[in-house]
Amino acid sequence: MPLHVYNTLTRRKEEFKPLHEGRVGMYVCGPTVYGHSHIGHGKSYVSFDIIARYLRYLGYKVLYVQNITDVGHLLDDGEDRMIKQSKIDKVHPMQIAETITRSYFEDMDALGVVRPDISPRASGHIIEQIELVKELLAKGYAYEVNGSVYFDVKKFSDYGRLSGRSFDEMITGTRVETRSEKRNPQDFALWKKADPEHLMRWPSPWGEGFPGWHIECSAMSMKYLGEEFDIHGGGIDNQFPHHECEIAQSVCATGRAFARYWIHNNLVTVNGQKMSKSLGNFVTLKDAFKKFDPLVVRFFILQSHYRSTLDFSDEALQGAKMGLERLMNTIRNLRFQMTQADVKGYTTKAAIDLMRYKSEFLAAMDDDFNSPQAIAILFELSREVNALLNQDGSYSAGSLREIEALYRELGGQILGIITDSPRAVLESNGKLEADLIQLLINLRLLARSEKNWSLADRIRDELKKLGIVLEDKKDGTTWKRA
RNA sequence: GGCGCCGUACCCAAGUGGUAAGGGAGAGGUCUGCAAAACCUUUAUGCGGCGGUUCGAAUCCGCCCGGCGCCUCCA
Repeated sequence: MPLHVYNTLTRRKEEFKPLHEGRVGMYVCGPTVYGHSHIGHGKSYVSFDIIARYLRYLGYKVLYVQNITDVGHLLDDGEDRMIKQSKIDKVHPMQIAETITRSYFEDMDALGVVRPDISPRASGHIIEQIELVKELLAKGYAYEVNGSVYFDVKKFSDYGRLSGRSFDEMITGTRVETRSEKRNPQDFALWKKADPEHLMRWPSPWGEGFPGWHIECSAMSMKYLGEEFDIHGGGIDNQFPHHECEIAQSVCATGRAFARYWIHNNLVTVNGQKMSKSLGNFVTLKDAFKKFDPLVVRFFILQSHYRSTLDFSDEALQGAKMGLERLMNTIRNLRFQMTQADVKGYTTKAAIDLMRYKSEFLAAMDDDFNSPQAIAILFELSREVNALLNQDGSYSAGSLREIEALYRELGGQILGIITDSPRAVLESNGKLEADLIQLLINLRLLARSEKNWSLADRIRDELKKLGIVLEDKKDGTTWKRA
């Protein structure tokens, strides 16, 4: 079955066909860099990471662009988020942007998110944004008032298609504007005049000002991906108005279709309520990482579908931790047995139908990136592998290597939850450490052979205090970090 | 008020017409010096409720109850 993706534009799963054979252009709305990322950001960018990874796995050459919003994202009161934070911290807004951008990448790296190919900053693309606004003015889709430029929503009949609302519907819900300089309340700013005290400002044909929030995504996506490209992603909460506005601006400026597939990920909830910065019920990734390994967080996220909400709780995270542990145990044992089988020269083929697991896994991913389903397949495989490893020598080293390679391909390359190369687990903190632990294991083995249980247990207990857990197996003793 | 989504076991969570995946937690067993890990068995005659369509529905339709999202900044 070919890859199918759910397209918000059509509200259906559609077969994915890129604009240009073998290549995919993908744009995802990135963070506004005024505060540390929370679990919700984690879910969003892990979700799109999986999408990018999977497209690449399928052989597409993916160009993944994700913006960094460092200007123009206003609050209710009309204040720029960046500037507000800079006043709180008493530093220049660009310093906030720099600090938080670094923090963002730090967190994403920890989560195993492959970095976008291009991370354009809004403030670095003021010229492109001005050009786009000029184009919209020239074509009559926008109008200038008092040094600000607005998009005339009435000029674009498709406005509301993405979010499924009509012009009239939008009128009823729109709050009263403090500035009534707009022709219609639905009109949105392309360029805003800067008040005298406004810190982030640039010269423009309409005087000193700053770009509207939506225009950056249109300008930067089209700059790097072309006027029409394959995938535009973002949080479902940005469907309206942000993405609706992007479409309006872009389509009107170029006369072309802009993004073909719109992919929206769902939100993280806490006690059933949306987790967001403005509600203040958010858990930052940095805090979460203090309690749980970033990979556990990633695994937790991938255990639900990207279009479903995911309810966050310590209990749920703990469950995910145990689950991932189970998967890692299998792989650890598999890798250990690979070395043993080499030594013992086992030659029997393992009787596991790897192709079946692989095709079931890929079928799940082909169905709108169903990672929870794919993970379930991995667990089923693990059960069979564990059973196999419990049998003495009913496999060859080569067949174990095939199994291990499949884990790396599906769980590693695609899902990014299995990270170590075959031997790295045993040498993760340096060869010397591993050798010392092995030495203690050998001494303990000696004690055990003399039935000196108290000494054997003491070695194990002392190591456990240091965070090293020993497990006695038929073929020897393995260790892992607690 | 408008638009939309969701409600699956103690918890998390797949499943959009064919007779309930997976993980965690719990119970029993096997293995083991013990422990850990692993394996086996077990835990929803039922998928918010009530009707309807169908040979057949968690899945489609209607109504009701409960929760959430967007409509205003948010991934």
